[in-house]
Amino acid sequence: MPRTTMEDVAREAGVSRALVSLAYRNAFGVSEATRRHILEVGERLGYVHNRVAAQLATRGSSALGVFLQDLHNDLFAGLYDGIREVAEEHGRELVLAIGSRDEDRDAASLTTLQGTRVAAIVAAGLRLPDAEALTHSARTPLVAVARRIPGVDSAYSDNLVGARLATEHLLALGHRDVVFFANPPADGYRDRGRGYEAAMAGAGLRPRTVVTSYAREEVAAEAARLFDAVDPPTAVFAHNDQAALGVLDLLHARGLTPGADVSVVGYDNSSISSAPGTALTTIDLHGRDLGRAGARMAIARTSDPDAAPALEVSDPTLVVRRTTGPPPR
Amino acid sequence: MPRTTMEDVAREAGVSRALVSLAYRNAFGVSEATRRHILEVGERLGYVHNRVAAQLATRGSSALGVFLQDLHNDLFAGLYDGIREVAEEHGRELVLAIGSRDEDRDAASLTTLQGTRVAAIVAAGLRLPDAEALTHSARTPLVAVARRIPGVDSAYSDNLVGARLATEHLLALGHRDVVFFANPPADGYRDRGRGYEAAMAGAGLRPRTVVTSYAREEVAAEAARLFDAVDPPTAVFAHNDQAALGVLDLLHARGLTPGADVSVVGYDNSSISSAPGTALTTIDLHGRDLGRAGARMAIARTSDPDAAPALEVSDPTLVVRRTTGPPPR
DNA sequence: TTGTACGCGTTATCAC
DNA sequence: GTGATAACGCGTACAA
Repeated sequence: MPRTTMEDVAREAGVSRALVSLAYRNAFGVSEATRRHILEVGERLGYVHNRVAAQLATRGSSALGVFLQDLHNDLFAGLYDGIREVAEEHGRELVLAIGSRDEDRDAASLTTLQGTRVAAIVAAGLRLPDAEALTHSARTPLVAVARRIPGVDSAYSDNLVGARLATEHLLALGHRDVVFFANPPADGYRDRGRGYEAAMAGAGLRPRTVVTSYAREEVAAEAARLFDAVDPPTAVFAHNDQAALGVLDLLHARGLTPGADVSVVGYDNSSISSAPGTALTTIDLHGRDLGRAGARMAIARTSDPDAAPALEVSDPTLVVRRTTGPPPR
Repeated sequence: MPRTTMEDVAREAGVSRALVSLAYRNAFGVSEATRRHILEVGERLGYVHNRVAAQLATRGSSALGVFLQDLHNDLFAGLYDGIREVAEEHGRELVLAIGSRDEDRDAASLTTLQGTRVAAIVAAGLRLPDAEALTHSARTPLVAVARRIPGVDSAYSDNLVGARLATEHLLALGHRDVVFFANPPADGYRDRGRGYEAAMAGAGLRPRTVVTSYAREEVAAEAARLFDAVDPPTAVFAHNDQAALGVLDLLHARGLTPGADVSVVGYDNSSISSAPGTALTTIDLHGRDLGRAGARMAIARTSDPDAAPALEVSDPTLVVRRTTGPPPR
């Protein structure tokens, strides 16, 4: 049984297909009575406006593609909120793609979005190398959110500043041995490490970096190795809250109290970090605002494809909770 | 500057459009050399396969639509993981729609998905009334995940069992005054309240229900009213972890210790609940498995549209952590 | 491998 | 101003 088509509605309503089309889009040139009649017939026949055909006819849509790295990370929910708000304000539809564990598939996600002929793509947390991202942006306008990609519109938070804020907070408390739990090295995500190193160097201290993954369990395992070694640090700065949680897991398993025995700082100010029992000191990068900025840039780009790449940088802020305190003596 | 089309690639490669089409779909009937040549030309011209046109030509795709109620709730990330796994195993694309604050828009999300002519929709956490959901399922096959909708394929966890488990856990610890923080009343989400009431009645106790929202802050405000009243309870069972977190927020603000002064049980076993400092006792409904089941049902439905509505029920399990303990004496 | 008739709306161009 | 006609967008499928 074939689907109900616009032709069916037109025939049943005794009008032309063109008129049905206009009626369904609230366009001018249809008398109110006819419009109501057409929609009523459509409803009765169970017709659903076919966006696929519509898009083909209009050669691409005004919709925005959205890429989100990871649904398990609350940060991306905040970014999405911001993107959606702006999209709604401008009457833009959203088409989503979610990243996978393995980052190779980020490229496939972008290609899929491009295949749906969205007007532009807002990508939050893309792990693709700069060069590849640039290639993609040549086909469909791309806006990098929460990351800076040279030559591509970017709305990001200054990670150098944030990492510095976190590290200096620990140093001000009196810590001397602060270890940084870094994300896997990738284009666009090195500034947190740099900010940390700069802050440590500024205090005349030797930086110590442990490279981990994004998975809480693996971070905990890495932390176990660190704290079972001969020279455990008194403080840890983790590249994001998820990782910080892995560190907290380990501390708890060892019977160590965060904020007293060991200080921990995260990054992102995701909702976990504000749970009263966790009370993780962290860096807030104001995800919703970043999302809004990214969406705005994407929309601007669709009306001016040839403008120079735009940049919007914001400064993150330190949120002090209870996982940081002076080192034990 | 018009986009590169398949025709352009065909002309440049010196072959027919049909052959280009075959080459891009890895179909049979194209010599390896030709295929490579075609793809190479396409790459050079910056051609991206147009899924919109492709879908129209094939009258709808085999893609699955996915509706997720709320990205801020970790549960839906787990459900999505399960859905994606199965979709990948079957080579199905996924098209996403995310719910809004106001539930009226759930219907709009479904209509949008139907407009993209997906083969079926897997809806996790739909807040639509049963009747409306049924109407939608008549147009495009619908699978309800984490909720039972009569007459619609449903993969759900037995909330009666879960709520009973939670309440009886508290009763076994010796609590007599257990308050239930209920979600706003809606079709498909009443069983947790029923399970709670059944367990209370079974122990000869009077149930007390407070209706709240899904927002952590509002729950905290509601909890404040409850604990500032003359007869605060010794235990709270919240309809989900987010709400439980709101209760924990309030307890912390009042200087009360969860598990000692007041016991709290959540629902969902989302990742917040397992943070070491939070250690929320909760009910695990095994989201990933539910997602897998839902996706499987959706795929089965596409090959047998007229089979009777399928049902898959699973039993949730209690996860005891540290927010529950005997009542203070 | 190719020619070509679809699929299903949209958008001029016209007629009343 | 209302409504109809027909060409068009871009792949896919099937016969040749």
